[in-house]
Amino acid sequence: MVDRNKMKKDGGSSDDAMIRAEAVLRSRFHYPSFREGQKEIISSLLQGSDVFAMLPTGGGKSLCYEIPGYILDGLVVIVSPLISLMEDQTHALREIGETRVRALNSMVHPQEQKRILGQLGSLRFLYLSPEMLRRPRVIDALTRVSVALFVIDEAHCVSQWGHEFRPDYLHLAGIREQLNHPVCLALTATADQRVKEDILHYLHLKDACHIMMGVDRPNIAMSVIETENVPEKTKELLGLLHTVRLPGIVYCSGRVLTMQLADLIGAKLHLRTAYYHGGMYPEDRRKIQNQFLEGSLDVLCCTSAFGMGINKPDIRLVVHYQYPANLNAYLQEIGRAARDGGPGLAVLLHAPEDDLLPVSLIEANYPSEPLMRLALGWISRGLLDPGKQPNAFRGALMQSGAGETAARFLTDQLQELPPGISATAALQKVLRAVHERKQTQFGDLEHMKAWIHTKRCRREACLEFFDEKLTRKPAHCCDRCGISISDFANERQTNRKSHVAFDWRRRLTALLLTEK
DNA sequence: CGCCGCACGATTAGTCGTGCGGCGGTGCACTAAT
Repeated sequence: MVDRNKMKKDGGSSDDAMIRAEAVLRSRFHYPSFREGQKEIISSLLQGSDVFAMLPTGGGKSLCYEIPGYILDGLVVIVSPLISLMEDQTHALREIGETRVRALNSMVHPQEQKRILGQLGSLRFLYLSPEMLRRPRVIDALTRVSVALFVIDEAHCVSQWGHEFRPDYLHLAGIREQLNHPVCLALTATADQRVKEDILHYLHLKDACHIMMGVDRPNIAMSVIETENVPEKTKELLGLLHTVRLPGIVYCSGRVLTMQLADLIGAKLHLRTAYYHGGMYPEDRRKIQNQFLEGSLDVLCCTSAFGMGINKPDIRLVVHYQYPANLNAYLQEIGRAARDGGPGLAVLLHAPEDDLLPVSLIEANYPSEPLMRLALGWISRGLLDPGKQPNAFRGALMQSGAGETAARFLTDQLQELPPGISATAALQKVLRAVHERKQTQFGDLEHMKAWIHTKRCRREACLEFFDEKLTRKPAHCCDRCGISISDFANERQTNRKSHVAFDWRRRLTALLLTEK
Protein backbone atom coordinates (compact mmCIF):
# COMPACT_ATOMS: atom_id res chain seq x y z
CA MET A 1 0.00 0.00 0.00
CA VAL A 2 2.38 2.64 -1.21
CA ASP A 3 0.96 6.05 -2.00
CA ARG A 4 2.79 7.07 -5.09
CA ASN A 5 0.57 10.05 -5.88
CA LYS A 6 3.14 12.60 -4.98
CA MET A 7 6.17 10.77 -6.25
CA LYS A 8 8.18 12.62 -8.80
CA LYS A 9 8.57 10.89 -12.09
CA ASP A 10 12.07 11.74 -13.24
CA GLY A 11 13.06 8.22 -14.19
CA GLY A 12 16.21 7.29 -16.05
CA SER A 13 19.29 8.62 -14.31
CA SER A 14 18.43 7.14 -10.91
CA ASP A 15 18.85 3.58 -12.14
CA ASP A 16 22.60 3.65 -11.59
CA ALA A 17 22.17 4.95 -8.07
CA MET A 18 19.64 2.23 -7.25
CA ILE A 19 21.96 -0.45 -8.57
CA ARG A 20 24.60 0.90 -6.21
CA ALA A 21 22.02 1.00 -3.41
CA GLU A 22 21.24 -2.69 -3.88
CA ALA A 23 24.93 -3.48 -3.94
CA VAL A 24 25.38 -1.66 -0.60
CA LEU A 25 22.36 -3.49 0.81
CA ARG A 26 23.96 -6.83 0.03
CA SER A 27 27.60 -6.12 0.71
CA ARG A 28 27.35 -4.04 3.89
CA PHE A 29 24.06 -5.01 5.43
CA HIS A 30 23.85 -8.58 4.11
CA TYR A 31 20.20 -8.41 3.11
CA PRO A 32 19.20 -10.12 -0.13
CA SER A 33 16.54 -7.58 -1.12
CA PHE A 34 14.65 -4.49 0.00
CA ARG A 35 11.51 -4.68 2.08
CA GLU A 36 8.31 -3.00 1.06
CA GLY A 37 8.70 0.76 0.98
CA GLN A 38 12.47 0.92 1.42
CA LYS A 39 13.25 0.96 -2.29
CA GLU A 40 10.81 3.77 -3.03
CA ILE A 41 12.14 5.85 -0.15
CA ILE A 42 15.79 5.43 -1.08
CA SER A 43 15.17 5.99 -4.75
CA SER A 44 13.27 9.23 -4.09
CA LEU A 45 15.99 10.51 -1.75
CA LEU A 46 18.69 9.71 -4.29
CA GLN A 47 16.72 11.70 -6.86
CA GLY A 48 16.86 14.66 -4.53
CA SER A 49 13.29 14.53 -3.35
CA ASP A 50 12.20 15.06 0.26
CA VAL A 51 10.39 12.06 1.71
CA PHE A 52 7.78 11.64 4.38
CA ALA A 53 7.58 7.95 5.16
CA MET A 54 5.38 5.93 7.44
CA LEU A 55 6.76 2.42 7.85
CA PRO A 56 5.70 -0.11 10.48
CA THR A 57 8.23 -0.42 13.30
CA GLY A 58 10.71 -3.14 12.66
CA GLY A 59 10.21 -2.46 8.97
CA GLY A 60 13.82 -1.42 8.54
CA LYS A 61 13.52 2.33 8.80
CA SER A 62 17.16 3.04 9.51
CA LEU A 63 18.28 1.38 6.27
CA CYS A 64 16.41 4.13 4.44
CA TYR A 65 19.03 6.69 5.42
CA GLU A 66 21.98 4.39 6.03
CA ILE A 67 22.15 3.23 2.43
CA PRO A 68 21.98 6.75 0.94
CA GLY A 69 24.77 7.56 3.42
CA TYR A 70 27.04 5.29 1.39
CA ILE A 71 26.01 6.75 -1.94
CA LEU A 72 25.50 10.47 -1.41
CA ASP A 73 28.41 12.78 -1.01
CA GLY A 74 28.29 14.45 2.39
CA LEU A 75 27.17 14.00 5.98
CA VAL A 76 23.92 12.33 7.02
CA VAL A 77 22.50 14.18 10.04
CA ILE A 78 19.97 12.16 12.02
CA VAL A 79 17.76 13.92 14.56
CA SER A 80 16.89 11.39 17.24
CA PRO A 81 14.67 11.87 20.30
CA LEU A 82 16.57 9.72 22.80
CA ILE A 83 20.20 9.33 23.76
CA SER A 84 19.67 5.59 24.25
CA LEU A 85 18.36 5.37 20.69
CA MET A 86 21.41 7.19 19.37
CA GLU A 87 23.61 4.78 21.30
CA ASP A 88 21.81 1.73 19.92
CA GLN A 89 21.98 2.99 16.38
CA THR A 90 25.61 4.07 16.41
CA HIS A 91 26.39 0.73 18.00
CA ALA A 92 24.53 -1.13 15.23
CA LEU A 93 26.51 0.76 12.59
CA ARG A 94 29.80 0.07 14.33
CA GLU A 95 28.85 -3.61 14.38
CA ILE A 96 28.84 -3.66 10.60
CA GLY A 97 32.24 -2.00 10.57
CA GLU A 98 31.29 1.64 10.16
CA THR A 99 33.72 3.88 12.04
CA ARG A 100 32.65 7.22 10.60
CA VAL A 101 29.64 7.54 12.90
CA ARG A 102 29.21 9.67 16.04
CA ALA A 103 26.47 10.70 18.44
CA LEU A 104 26.55 14.21 19.82
CA ASN A 105 24.80 14.59 23.16
CA SER A 106 25.29 15.56 26.79
CA MET A 107 26.59 12.12 27.71
CA VAL A 108 29.60 12.79 25.52
CA HIS A 109 32.45 14.55 27.31
CA PRO A 110 32.64 18.27 26.34
CA GLN A 111 36.15 17.77 24.99
CA GLU A 112 34.98 14.89 22.84
CA GLN A 113 32.02 17.01 21.67
CA LYS A 114 34.47 19.64 20.53
CA ARG A 115 36.54 17.05 18.71
CA ILE A 116 33.46 15.67 16.94
CA LEU A 117 32.47 19.15 15.77
CA GLY A 118 35.98 19.67 14.46
CA GLN A 119 36.00 16.48 12.39
CA LEU A 120 32.49 16.57 10.92
CA GLY A 121 33.99 16.61 7.44
CA SER A 122 35.33 13.11 7.87
CA LEU A 123 32.11 11.61 9.24
CA ARG A 124 29.38 9.78 7.39
CA PHE A 125 26.65 9.72 10.07
CA LEU A 126 25.96 12.13 12.91
CA TYR A 127 23.19 11.51 15.45
CA LEU A 128 21.98 14.35 17.63
CA SER A 129 18.98 15.69 19.53
CA PRO A 130 16.83 18.60 18.37
CA GLU A 131 18.10 20.52 21.42
CA MET A 132 21.70 20.04 20.39
CA LEU A 133 20.80 21.30 16.94
CA ARG A 134 19.86 24.68 18.33
CA ARG A 135 23.24 25.39 19.85
CA PRO A 136 25.04 28.06 17.81
CA ARG A 137 28.37 26.21 17.95
CA VAL A 138 26.77 23.06 16.58
CA ILE A 139 24.95 24.87 13.78
CA ASP A 140 28.11 26.78 12.98
CA ALA A 141 30.17 23.60 12.67
CA LEU A 142 27.50 21.95 10.52
CA THR A 143 27.34 24.88 8.11
CA ARG A 144 31.03 24.37 7.39
CA VAL A 145 30.48 20.88 5.98
CA SER A 146 28.21 19.52 3.29
CA VAL A 147 25.10 17.91 4.74
CA ALA A 148 23.72 15.45 2.18
CA LEU A 149 20.68 14.26 4.09
CA PHE A 150 18.70 15.59 7.03
CA VAL A 151 16.78 12.81 8.76
CA ILE A 152 14.10 13.16 11.41
CA ASP A 153 13.71 9.79 13.07
CA GLU A 154 10.52 9.14 15.05
CA ALA A 155 9.05 12.17 13.32
CA HIS A 156 5.75 11.94 15.20
CA CYS A 157 7.69 13.58 18.05
CA VAL A 158 7.42 16.84 16.12
CA SER A 159 3.69 16.78 16.71
CA GLN A 160 3.49 14.82 19.96
CA TRP A 161 6.31 16.61 21.79
CA GLY A 162 7.14 19.73 19.81
CA HIS A 163 4.27 21.94 20.90
CA GLU A 164 4.84 21.65 24.64
CA PHE A 165 7.32 19.12 25.93
CA ARG A 166 10.26 19.62 23.59
CA PRO A 167 9.69 22.82 21.60
CA ASP A 168 13.03 22.48 19.83
CA TYR A 169 11.26 19.99 17.58
CA LEU A 170 9.31 22.85 16.05
CA HIS A 171 12.48 24.69 15.01
CA LEU A 172 13.99 21.99 12.82
CA ALA A 173 12.86 23.52 9.54
CA GLY A 174 14.71 26.76 10.27
CA ILE A 175 17.87 24.84 11.08
CA ARG A 176 17.58 22.86 7.88
CA GLU A 177 17.49 26.19 6.00
CA GLN A 178 20.67 27.28 7.76
CA LEU A 179 22.32 24.02 6.68
CA ASN A 180 21.71 24.95 3.06
CA HIS A 181 18.45 23.06 2.71
CA PRO A 182 19.64 19.44 2.44
CA VAL A 183 17.26 16.72 1.28
CA CYS A 184 15.02 15.73 4.17
CA LEU A 185 13.63 12.38 5.28
CA ALA A 186 10.94 12.23 7.99
CA LEU A 187 10.34 8.72 9.36
CA THR A 188 7.62 7.43 11.65
CA ALA A 189 5.54 4.32 12.30
CA THR A 190 2.23 5.96 13.15
CA ALA A 191 0.81 9.31 12.21
CA ASP A 192 -2.87 10.17 12.22
CA GLN A 193 -4.15 13.01 10.08
CA ARG A 194 -3.19 15.75 12.50
CA VAL A 195 0.26 14.37 13.22
CA LYS A 196 0.88 14.12 9.47
CA GLU A 197 -0.15 17.73 8.95
CA ASP A 198 2.10 18.87 11.80
CA ILE A 199 5.10 16.98 10.43
CA LEU A 200 4.63 18.37 6.92
CA HIS A 201 4.06 21.88 8.23
CA TYR A 202 6.81 22.13 10.83
CA LEU A 203 9.44 20.44 8.68
CA HIS A 204 8.46 22.43 5.57
CA LEU A 205 7.83 19.25 3.57
CA LYS A 206 5.25 20.70 1.21
CA ASP A 207 6.63 18.96 -1.89
CA ALA A 208 7.82 15.75 -0.25
CA CYS A 209 6.79 12.45 -1.70
CA HIS A 210 4.71 10.41 0.67
CA ILE A 211 5.43 6.77 1.17
CA MET A 212 2.75 5.47 3.46
CA MET A 213 2.44 1.92 4.58
CA GLY A 214 -0.76 1.33 6.49
CA VAL A 215 -0.79 1.51 10.29
CA ASP A 216 -2.99 -1.56 10.65
CA ARG A 217 -1.41 -4.53 12.36
CA PRO A 218 -3.79 -7.36 11.49
CA ASN A 219 -2.09 -9.79 13.86
CA ILE A 220 -2.84 -7.65 16.91
CA ALA A 221 -6.35 -8.24 18.27
CA MET A 222 -7.92 -5.30 20.09
CA SER A 223 -10.12 -5.41 23.12
CA VAL A 224 -11.52 -3.06 25.75
CA ILE A 225 -12.69 -4.38 29.09
CA GLU A 226 -15.08 -2.08 30.89
CA THR A 227 -15.04 -2.31 34.70
CA GLU A 228 -16.99 -0.68 37.54
CA ASN A 229 -14.04 0.55 39.58
CA VAL A 230 -10.30 0.26 40.09
CA PRO A 231 -10.27 -2.87 42.30
CA GLU A 232 -12.32 -4.68 39.69
CA LYS A 233 -9.98 -3.44 37.00
CA THR A 234 -7.03 -4.81 38.94
CA LYS A 235 -8.79 -8.15 39.23
CA GLU A 236 -9.28 -8.21 35.47
CA LEU A 237 -5.61 -7.40 34.96
CA LEU A 238 -4.48 -10.28 37.15
CA GLY A 239 -6.91 -12.64 35.47
CA LEU A 240 -5.68 -11.60 32.08
CA LEU A 241 -2.01 -11.98 32.94
CA HIS A 242 -2.75 -15.37 34.45
CA THR A 243 -4.59 -16.55 31.36
CA VAL A 244 -2.95 -15.25 28.23
CA ARG A 245 0.36 -15.74 26.55
CA LEU A 246 3.25 -13.55 27.69
CA PRO A 247 5.60 -11.66 27.74
CA GLY A 248 3.50 -8.58 28.13
CA ILE A 249 3.68 -4.88 28.84
CA VAL A 250 1.32 -3.12 31.25
CA TYR A 251 1.09 0.60 30.63
CA CYS A 252 0.02 2.96 33.39
CA SER A 253 0.13 6.71 33.86
CA GLY A 254 1.87 7.00 37.20
CA ARG A 255 5.33 6.01 38.33
CA VAL A 256 4.26 4.76 41.73
CA LEU A 257 1.58 2.65 40.14
CA THR A 258 4.12 0.80 38.00
CA MET A 259 5.86 -0.33 41.19
CA GLN A 260 2.65 -1.26 42.99
CA LEU A 261 1.36 -3.29 40.08
CA ALA A 262 4.70 -5.01 39.60
CA ASP A 263 4.68 -5.97 43.31
CA LEU A 264 1.11 -7.22 43.14
CA ILE A 265 1.65 -9.26 39.97
CA GLY A 266 4.86 -10.75 41.30
CA ALA A 267 3.21 -11.70 44.58
CA LYS A 268 -0.11 -13.03 43.31
CA LEU A 269 0.83 -14.67 40.05
CA HIS A 270 4.48 -15.58 40.66
CA LEU A 271 5.45 -14.13 37.31
CA ARG A 272 8.83 -12.55 36.70
CA THR A 273 7.82 -8.91 36.86
CA ALA A 274 9.60 -5.56 36.87
CA TYR A 275 8.72 -1.91 36.53
CA TYR A 276 10.12 0.87 34.38
CA HIS A 277 9.58 4.63 34.41
CA GLY A 278 11.33 7.90 33.63
CA GLY A 279 12.28 8.61 37.24
CA MET A 280 14.69 5.69 37.47
CA TYR A 281 18.45 5.89 37.10
CA PRO A 282 19.51 5.42 33.48
CA GLU A 283 21.57 2.36 34.36
CA ASP A 284 18.57 0.71 36.05
CA ARG A 285 16.42 1.50 33.05
CA ARG A 286 18.99 -0.12 30.79
CA LYS A 287 19.17 -3.16 33.03
CA ILE A 288 15.41 -3.71 33.09
CA GLN A 289 15.11 -3.05 29.38
CA ASN A 290 17.80 -5.64 28.65
CA GLN A 291 16.17 -8.18 30.96
CA PHE A 292 12.90 -7.73 29.16
CA LEU A 293 14.54 -7.93 25.74
CA GLU A 294 16.43 -11.12 26.53
CA GLY A 295 13.29 -12.79 27.83
CA SER A 296 13.99 -12.99 31.54
CA LEU A 297 10.81 -11.06 32.40
CA ASP A 298 7.18 -12.07 31.86
CA VAL A 299 5.58 -8.73 32.62
CA LEU A 300 6.86 -5.18 32.55
CA CYS A 301 4.78 -2.49 34.25
CA CYS A 302 5.75 0.86 32.86
CA THR A 303 4.81 4.40 32.02
CA SER A 304 4.97 5.82 28.54
CA ALA A 305 8.74 6.16 29.11
CA PHE A 306 9.12 2.59 27.90
CA GLY A 307 8.91 1.61 24.31
CA MET A 308 10.49 3.95 21.84
CA GLY A 309 13.24 2.12 20.01
CA ILE A 310 12.32 -1.18 21.64
CA ASN A 311 12.36 -3.94 19.11
CA LYS A 312 11.39 -7.16 20.83
CA PRO A 313 9.66 -9.39 18.31
CA ASP A 314 7.72 -11.72 20.61
CA ILE A 315 5.73 -9.42 22.90
CA ARG A 316 2.36 -11.18 23.00
CA LEU A 317 0.34 -8.78 25.11
CA VAL A 318 0.05 -5.04 25.65
CA VAL A 319 -2.33 -3.98 28.41
CA HIS A 320 -3.36 -0.44 29.17
CA TYR A 321 -4.21 -0.15 32.83
CA GLN A 322 -4.66 3.54 32.09
CA TYR A 323 -5.05 4.92 28.61
CA PRO A 324 -3.00 7.61 26.85
CA ALA A 325 -4.48 10.96 25.82
CA ASN A 326 -4.66 10.24 22.09
CA LEU A 327 -5.07 7.41 19.62
CA ASN A 328 -1.73 8.06 18.00
CA ALA A 329 0.07 7.32 21.27
CA TYR A 330 -2.20 4.33 21.84
CA LEU A 331 -1.37 2.81 18.46
CA GLN A 332 2.29 3.49 19.02
CA GLU A 333 2.13 1.59 22.30
CA ILE A 334 0.10 -1.42 21.17
CA GLY A 335 2.23 -1.55 18.03
CA ARG A 336 5.04 -2.95 20.17
CA ALA A 337 3.23 -6.28 20.32
CA ALA A 338 3.85 -9.21 18.01
CA ARG A 339 6.42 -7.75 15.65
CA ASP A 340 7.26 -11.32 14.68
CA GLY A 341 3.91 -11.60 12.94
CA GLY A 342 2.57 -14.08 15.50
CA PRO A 343 -0.58 -13.49 17.52
CA GLY A 344 -0.70 -10.33 19.61
CA LEU A 345 -3.34 -9.02 21.97
CA ALA A 346 -3.99 -5.42 23.03
CA VAL A 347 -6.32 -4.96 25.97
CA LEU A 348 -7.44 -1.63 27.34
CA LEU A 349 -8.83 -1.87 30.86
CA HIS A 350 -11.19 0.95 31.64
CA ALA A 351 -12.71 2.20 34.88
CA PRO A 352 -14.70 5.45 35.16
CA GLU A 353 -12.03 7.06 37.37
CA ASP A 354 -9.49 6.78 34.56
CA ASP A 355 -11.05 9.63 32.64
CA LEU A 356 -9.76 12.25 35.08
CA LEU A 357 -6.04 11.73 34.82
CA PRO A 358 -5.50 12.53 31.12
CA VAL A 359 -7.35 15.81 31.63
CA SER A 360 -5.04 16.93 34.42
CA LEU A 361 -2.00 15.74 32.49
CA ILE A 362 -2.99 17.96 29.59
CA GLU A 363 -3.72 20.90 31.90
CA ALA A 364 -0.32 20.54 33.54
CA ASN A 365 1.37 21.39 30.24
CA TYR A 366 0.26 24.99 30.32
CA PRO A 367 0.97 28.02 32.48
CA SER A 368 -1.85 29.67 34.41
CA GLU A 369 -2.94 33.20 33.56
CA PRO A 370 -1.46 34.71 36.76
CA LEU A 371 1.86 33.14 35.85
CA MET A 372 1.68 34.69 32.38
CA ARG A 373 1.02 38.11 33.92
CA LEU A 374 3.93 37.67 36.30
CA ALA A 375 6.27 36.73 33.45
CA LEU A 376 5.13 39.65 31.31
CA GLY A 377 5.81 41.89 34.30
CA TRP A 378 9.42 40.68 34.41
CA ILE A 379 9.83 41.46 30.75
CA SER A 380 8.30 44.93 30.87
CA ARG A 381 10.43 45.87 33.87
CA GLY A 382 13.50 44.59 32.05
CA LEU A 383 14.30 42.01 34.72
CA LEU A 384 14.53 39.00 32.44
CA ASP A 385 14.59 38.43 28.71
CA PRO A 386 13.21 35.08 27.50
CA GLY A 387 15.08 35.44 24.22
CA LYS A 388 18.52 36.28 25.67
CA GLN A 389 18.35 34.20 28.86
CA PRO A 390 15.88 31.39 28.19
CA ASN A 391 17.30 29.15 30.92
CA ALA A 392 17.15 31.84 33.58
CA PHE A 393 13.66 32.76 32.46
CA ARG A 394 12.47 29.18 32.65
CA GLY A 395 14.13 28.75 36.02
CA ALA A 396 12.38 31.81 37.40
CA LEU A 397 9.04 30.47 36.16
CA MET A 398 9.66 27.18 37.89
CA GLN A 399 10.60 29.02 41.10
CA SER A 400 7.19 30.63 40.83
CA GLY A 401 5.48 27.26 40.80
CA ALA A 402 5.31 26.36 37.11
CA GLY A 403 5.95 22.79 36.04
CA GLU A 404 8.87 22.30 33.71
CA THR A 405 6.75 21.79 30.61
CA ALA A 406 4.55 24.79 31.36
CA ALA A 407 7.65 26.91 32.01
CA ARG A 408 9.21 25.80 28.76
CA PHE A 409 6.02 26.42 26.83
CA LEU A 410 5.68 29.93 28.18
CA THR A 411 9.35 30.77 27.63
CA ASP A 412 9.11 29.55 24.06
CA GLN A 413 5.90 31.51 23.45
CA LEU A 414 7.37 34.72 24.84
CA GLN A 415 10.50 34.36 22.75
CA GLU A 416 8.40 34.49 19.63
CA LEU A 417 6.65 37.76 20.43
CA PRO A 418 7.04 40.54 17.88
CA PRO A 419 9.27 43.34 19.21
CA GLY A 420 7.49 46.23 20.86
CA ILE A 421 4.24 44.36 21.47
CA SER A 422 2.22 45.66 24.44
CA ALA A 423 1.83 43.51 27.56
CA THR A 424 -1.93 43.24 26.98
CA ALA A 425 -1.49 42.12 23.40
CA ALA A 426 1.21 39.67 24.44
CA LEU A 427 -1.06 38.19 27.09
CA GLN A 428 -3.85 37.80 24.56
CA LYS A 429 -1.51 36.10 22.15
CA VAL A 430 -0.24 33.59 24.70
CA LEU A 431 -3.75 32.91 26.01
CA ARG A 432 -4.88 32.24 22.48
CA ALA A 433 -1.98 29.86 21.87
CA VAL A 434 -2.77 27.96 25.06
CA HIS A 435 -6.45 27.83 24.18
CA GLU A 436 -5.75 26.47 20.71
CA ARG A 437 -3.40 23.79 21.97
CA LYS A 438 -5.81 22.70 24.68
CA GLN A 439 -8.59 22.51 22.11
CA THR A 440 -6.46 20.22 19.98
CA GLN A 441 -5.37 18.03 22.87
CA PHE A 442 -8.84 17.73 24.36
CA GLY A 443 -10.15 17.02 20.88
CA ASP A 444 -7.67 14.16 20.54
CA LEU A 445 -8.66 12.92 24.00
CA GLU A 446 -12.32 12.89 22.95
CA HIS A 447 -11.42 10.75 19.94
CA MET A 448 -9.63 8.37 22.25
CA LYS A 449 -12.64 8.15 24.57
CA ALA A 450 -15.03 7.75 21.66
CA TRP A 451 -12.93 4.83 20.49
CA ILE A 452 -13.05 3.22 23.94
CA HIS A 453 -16.84 3.41 23.98
CA THR A 454 -17.50 2.66 20.33
CA LYS A 455 -19.93 -0.12 19.49
CA ARG A 456 -18.40 -0.58 16.03
CA CYS A 457 -15.49 -2.71 14.95
CA ARG A 458 -12.51 -1.23 16.81
CA ARG A 459 -10.08 -1.80 14.01
CA GLU A 460 -12.31 -0.05 11.52
CA ALA A 461 -12.97 2.86 13.89
CA CYS A 462 -9.29 3.20 14.67
CA LEU A 463 -8.15 3.16 11.05
CA GLU A 464 -10.67 5.86 10.31
CA PHE A 465 -8.71 8.29 12.48
CA PHE A 466 -5.69 7.49 10.36
CA ASP A 467 -7.66 8.12 7.20
CA GLU A 468 -7.39 4.51 6.16
CA LYS A 469 -9.92 1.89 5.21
CA LEU A 470 -10.04 -1.61 6.65
CA THR A 471 -9.66 -3.77 3.58
CA ARG A 472 -9.53 -7.21 5.15
CA LYS A 473 -10.82 -8.12 8.58
CA PRO A 474 -8.47 -10.54 10.33
CA ALA A 475 -9.83 -13.66 12.01
CA HIS A 476 -9.06 -12.30 15.49
CA CYS A 477 -10.13 -8.71 14.99
CA CYS A 478 -11.54 -7.11 18.13
CA ASP A 479 -14.00 -7.61 20.97
CA ARG A 480 -16.76 -5.97 18.93
CA CYS A 481 -16.21 -8.51 16.19
CA GLY A 482 -16.29 -11.26 18.75
CA ILE A 483 -12.85 -12.39 19.82
CA SER A 484 -12.47 -14.38 22.97
CA ILE A 485 -9.61 -13.87 25.39
CA SER A 486 -9.34 -17.65 25.63
CA ASP A 487 -8.11 -17.66 22.02
CA PHE A 488 -4.94 -16.11 23.42
CA ALA A 489 -4.59 -18.47 26.35
CA ASN A 490 -1.14 -19.69 27.26
CA GLU A 491 -0.24 -23.38 27.10
CA ARG A 492 -1.10 -24.14 30.72
CA GLN A 493 -4.57 -22.71 30.19
CA THR A 494 -5.31 -24.36 26.86
CA ASN A 495 -4.55 -27.75 28.39
CA ARG A 496 -7.17 -27.18 31.02
CA LYS A 497 -9.90 -26.31 28.53
CA SER A 498 -13.12 -24.43 29.02
CA HIS A 499 -13.95 -24.01 32.72
CA VAL A 500 -10.60 -22.35 33.36
CA ALA A 501 -11.96 -18.81 32.96
CA PHE A 502 -14.38 -19.29 35.84
CA ASP A 503 -11.67 -20.93 37.89
CA TRP A 504 -9.17 -18.07 37.84
CA ARG A 505 -11.83 -15.48 38.49
CA ARG A 506 -12.93 -17.21 41.66
CA ARG A 507 -9.43 -17.95 42.81
CA LEU A 508 -8.31 -14.36 42.36
CA THR A 509 -11.34 -12.97 44.12
CA ALA A 510 -10.48 -15.19 47.04
CA LEU A 511 -6.88 -14.06 46.98
CA LEU A 512 -7.78 -10.38 46.89
CA LEU A 513 -10.33 -10.65 49.67
CA THR A 514 -7.92 -12.34 52.05
CA GLU A 515 -5.22 -9.78 51.43
CA LYS A 516 -6.06 -7.19 54.06
C1' DC B 1 -10.64 14.04 40.82
C1' DG B 2 -8.34 11.26 44.46
C1' DC B 3 -4.40 10.06 46.74
C1' DC B 4 -0.35 11.01 49.44
C1' DG B 5 2.43 13.37 52.62
C1' DC B 6 2.88 16.72 55.90
C1' DA B 7 1.74 19.79 59.68
C1' DC B 8 -0.88 20.28 63.53
C1' DG B 9 -3.62 19.71 67.57
C1' DA B 10 -5.55 16.77 71.07
C1' DT B 11 -4.00 14.07 74.10
C1' DT B 12 -0.97 13.11 78.01
C1' DA B 13 4.61 11.08 75.84
C1' DG B 14 3.91 8.18 71.52
C1' DT B 15 -0.20 7.86 68.63
C1' DC B 16 -4.01 9.16 66.01
C1' DG B 17 -7.37 11.82 63.47
C1' DT B 18 -8.07 15.92 60.55
C1' DG B 19 -7.38 19.08 57.05
C1' DC B 20 -4.93 21.12 53.50
C1' DG B 21 -1.99 21.50 49.47
C1' DG B 22 0.24 19.63 45.65
C1' DC B 23 0.85 16.30 42.35
C1' DG B 24 -0.01 13.16 38.62
C1' DG B 25 3.90 11.64 32.10
C1' DT B 26 7.23 11.80 28.19
C1' DG B 27 13.82 14.02 27.86
C1' DC B 28 16.97 16.89 26.20
C1' DA B 29 20.76 20.12 28.13
C1' DC B 30 22.58 22.97 31.63
C1' DT B 31 23.46 25.45 35.77
C1' DA B 32 25.89 26.28 39.92
C1' DA B 33 29.25 25.43 43.42
C1' DT B 34 32.83 22.44 44.74
